[in-house]
Amino acid sequence: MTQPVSKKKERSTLSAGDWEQQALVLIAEQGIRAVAVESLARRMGVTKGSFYWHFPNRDALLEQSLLRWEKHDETNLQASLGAISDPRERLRSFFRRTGREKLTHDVYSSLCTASDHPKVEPLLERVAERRMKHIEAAFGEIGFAAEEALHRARLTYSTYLGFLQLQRQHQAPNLSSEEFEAYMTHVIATLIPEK
Amino acid sequence: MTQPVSKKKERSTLSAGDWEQQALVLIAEQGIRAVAVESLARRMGVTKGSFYWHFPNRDALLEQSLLRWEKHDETNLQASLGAISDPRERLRSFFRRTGREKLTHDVYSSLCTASDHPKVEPLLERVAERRMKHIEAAFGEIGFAAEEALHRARLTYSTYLGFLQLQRQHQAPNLSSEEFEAYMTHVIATLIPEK
DNA sequence: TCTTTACCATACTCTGGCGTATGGAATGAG
DNA sequence: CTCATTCCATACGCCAGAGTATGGTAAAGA
Repeated sequence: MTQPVSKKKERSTLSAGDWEQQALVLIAEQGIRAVAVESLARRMGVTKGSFYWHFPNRDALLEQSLLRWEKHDETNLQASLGAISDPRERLRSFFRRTGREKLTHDVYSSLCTASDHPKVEPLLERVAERRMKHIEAAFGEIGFAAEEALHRARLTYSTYLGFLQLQRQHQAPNLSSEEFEAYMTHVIATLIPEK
Repeated sequence: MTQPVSKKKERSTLSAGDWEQQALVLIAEQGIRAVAVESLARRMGVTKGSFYWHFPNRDALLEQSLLRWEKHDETNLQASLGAISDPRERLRSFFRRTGREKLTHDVYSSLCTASDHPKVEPLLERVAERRMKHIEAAFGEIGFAAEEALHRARLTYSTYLGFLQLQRQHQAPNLSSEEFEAYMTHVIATLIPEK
């Protein structure tokens, strides 16, 4: 009952990955600035001594955490959007995806708040680029010309980013509310032309 | 030639307003976190001693600076949008306005990056609320039903916020470029229905 | 001229957060 | 059993940036 129940948690020893994971949780909850070595250590139930055994410094932790998140987001994008053949449905799926994958989503929202950070800015660029490419491709498949598809992809992604911002300001309807569904329906109808 | 040439600048004495103004410039350039007492003092050509004569602490400066900016933005909105009678033209003007009033605009973009700050968050709420009301009213005048107008206003403003985010990531076309004009035309055509 | 008031300089203190140094405790290899 | 490796605790040093204490100067009244 008090022995190894879950995979490898319980009371064994910490790995670098554990630190990275908890750092991401902290980023999602309070932003990247909240990732302080000592407070994070308290959160893990240990002290700084442990941290500096796994990482040379705070920056290394951030780097690894962000890299971990980026990989996760990439495979995530492939899995949830790459499979859908109908481009219209793929775009709708992109919007709906906002609700699920809460941690990944919250981390991204927090990172947008730190677009000046030297480690974060290039990451945001890569991620946005990747996502927009997908959207642009979908609009291309629908039948829009190259430039039109580019513009429409940027507009679509801007809408998403803006929604995140409003969410941070508590001015966007809750993801699980009826108002959110109504708004989503409107957005999709406006940005994704029928037939 | 070395005497009081401009209104009251030159080499006289500093006022609280001067500090607030410079703080806003710093916010626009490097974000609110860059507003440190000593660095700001260096920028003004004086030392901390001066600052703490005008303000009780750093927070007071931020409060006054943000208040000053909010007032400026409010009158700005009234002046540039309140006068235009045609709702469609008013909306187009809102988008175009992005380019002008550089300082006000940059400050807002920087503040969006600090939506977690206790002083900034309510400010952002008020400003976004005010602006969206204008947009919503315009869509109402065009003829949309109440809920539709609300959704469309939120979508419109989200697009604006998202564009700011992309700008911060250097992924939005420059305001003075041809690509920007083309994109703007596309956005307006998509969000503001003709007739 | 003498003093007050407004404005600023200098030199501190104090706190938070990073990084270091070093000394255990546990665990597996031999 | 011994000992090396792994993981962590404790106790420091250090620096940036906020806030304080106090003294100086210039200009404006009295």
